Amino acid sequence: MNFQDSILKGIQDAFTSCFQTTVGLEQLSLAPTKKEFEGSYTFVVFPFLKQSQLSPEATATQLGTYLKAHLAAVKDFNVVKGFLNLVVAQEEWISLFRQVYTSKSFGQLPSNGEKVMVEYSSPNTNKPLHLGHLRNNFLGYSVAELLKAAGYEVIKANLVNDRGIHICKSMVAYQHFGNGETPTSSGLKGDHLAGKYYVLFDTHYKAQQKSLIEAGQSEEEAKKNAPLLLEAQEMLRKWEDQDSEVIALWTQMNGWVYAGFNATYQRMGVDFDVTYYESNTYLLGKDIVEEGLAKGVFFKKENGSVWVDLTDEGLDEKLVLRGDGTSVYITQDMGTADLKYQDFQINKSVYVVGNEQDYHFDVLFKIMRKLGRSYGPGLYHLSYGMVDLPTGKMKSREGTVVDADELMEEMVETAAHHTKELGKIEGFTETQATELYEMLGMGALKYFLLKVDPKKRMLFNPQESIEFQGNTGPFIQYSHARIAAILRKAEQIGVDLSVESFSNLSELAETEAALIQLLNDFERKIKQAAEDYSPAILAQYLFDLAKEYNRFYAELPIFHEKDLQLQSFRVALSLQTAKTIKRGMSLIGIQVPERM
RNA sequence: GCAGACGUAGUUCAACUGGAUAGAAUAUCGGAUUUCGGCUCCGAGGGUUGAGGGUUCGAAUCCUUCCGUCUGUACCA
Repeated sequence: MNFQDSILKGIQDAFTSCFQTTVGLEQLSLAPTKKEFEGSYTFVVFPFLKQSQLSPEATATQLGTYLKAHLAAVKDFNVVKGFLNLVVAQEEWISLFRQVYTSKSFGQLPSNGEKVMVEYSSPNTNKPLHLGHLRNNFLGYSVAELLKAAGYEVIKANLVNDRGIHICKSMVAYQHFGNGETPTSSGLKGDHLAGKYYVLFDTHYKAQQKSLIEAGQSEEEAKKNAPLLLEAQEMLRKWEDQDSEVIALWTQMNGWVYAGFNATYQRMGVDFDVTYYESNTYLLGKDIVEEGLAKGVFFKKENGSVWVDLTDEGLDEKLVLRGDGTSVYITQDMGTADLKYQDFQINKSVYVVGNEQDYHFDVLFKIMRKLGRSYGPGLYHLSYGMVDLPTGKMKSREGTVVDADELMEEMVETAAHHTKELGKIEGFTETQATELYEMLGMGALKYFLLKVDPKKRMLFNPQESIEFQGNTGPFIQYSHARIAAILRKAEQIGVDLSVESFSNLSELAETEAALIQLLNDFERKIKQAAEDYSPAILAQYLFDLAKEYNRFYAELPIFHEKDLQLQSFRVALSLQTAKTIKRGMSLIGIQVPERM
């Protein structure tokens, strides 16, 4: 049982003893005490006045008296209105630290026997990744790592959107304007090359529309009749008929794009256990339509199209199969959901997809539940907000997107520039230096995107994101490097780091106790972050931890401390902090350096 | 039109899911190093939580009416 739970158990006993009532443990919770009051944990008694039949003050006082008398951990208490502040005994902090310090599995919760799939990234193969994808990928990767740490078995999945009219657009443009260009001949990364032709398609398509309008067509007609669009549609038909020429071009261009994506993924530091391709899955789901019709979940309209009625759930009627028998987006998604289950027998499935698709997933999940899928209740849409720029919205057509590759390169360059200026890495080989810049630049970027609650829309300010001070990745990385320096020195002069070396310790400075309280909180935060699918919770925690450590560092001497027991303890505390930072940062996909 | 999300110091974000005097960071101003890494630490100012009403011991959080921003509402994906 962890520390907070044992206090809560004590409170439960106190209720029984003082007021002859039982309250469920799940109703009880502790909050960290605010700085301006004495104590470490606070219990709010207001909700329990009915049970006690007393004033808030009297209730809190009775509970506090009981706890002080019966719990070794509670040394003292004070009552402010309905707030019961508990002061934890110093020995308790120390023994708590011993537990944390000697735990082999700290930062990894025991298996809970559940299997979850996290689908993220899901790119289109017609253009390179941009800033929005970065948020998606970092989020997905981190949520997967958090779930692992919380005891889940996790499968990371990528569903590549590699077919459809938008892919054909790049292909058509390439046929017309490509002149046989390849990534090698152009020096462009494959995904950027495909993206170039996607843009070219759009420009020429617009020009064609314009001339059609001038020739007397309405805007709507022009959009439908532009020759380039007709060609793209024709190409899609040929693709579905397995036309060898079209398939060959598709294979070639996709190959370039995958090579490009792989390079980007590698730099982002994300990976996948399984990759699904829509070119393989786009026909799935039709059998589910049959099943739904048989079960009476779906119904057929006169023209043969199949629908689901979700009006009783507060939504509309929704199409699941076209009149001509072809699939729509959701048909495929139903099929893919089943496929994932067949492949892995998952009981939870997380979709990391932007919030513009809230409605789509609402519909999809309701359908799968109506169909009685065992995994239905475990479906979850991790809906994240868009990333805005100070200049406004990103629009790919207007060229205001921030390209992922360029942004990463810029971040790393800035990190390099910054680090060279500080001149603290003499003795680094070229390779080491490059690795460090990569770590810092990517750390800054990831932290900037992950520190915000995923559900919220956020603003990306390029200048601020490259800052290295304040609530930033490099600030935390620096704290780690600083501790690493201490540990190197400790090893050099042979400081004893065993738990026994500080076994007679009895007094702590305030900042030491605060640091222990934070360290002890690590696993609770992992659990909370995993349950909420929010790396931001862990990011905030790590920032607080780094800050608290820096305060400790500024206030107390380590190697100048004459009491060897205290010295050992402080180095041990540093070591544990470094481990926690390293492990925590890895859960949000960020590496930490030994020197910087 | 309908549905949903959001609106918090100058700015970017928090607020443990209804708890104390709404906290951090940044920017601004002022301080700290005979030291183990100054990318550090300490302090100050900065708020009618978009506006009004309601619910209760207690509201940024729940309900309601406005105002504003965004997204969705395709036999597109």
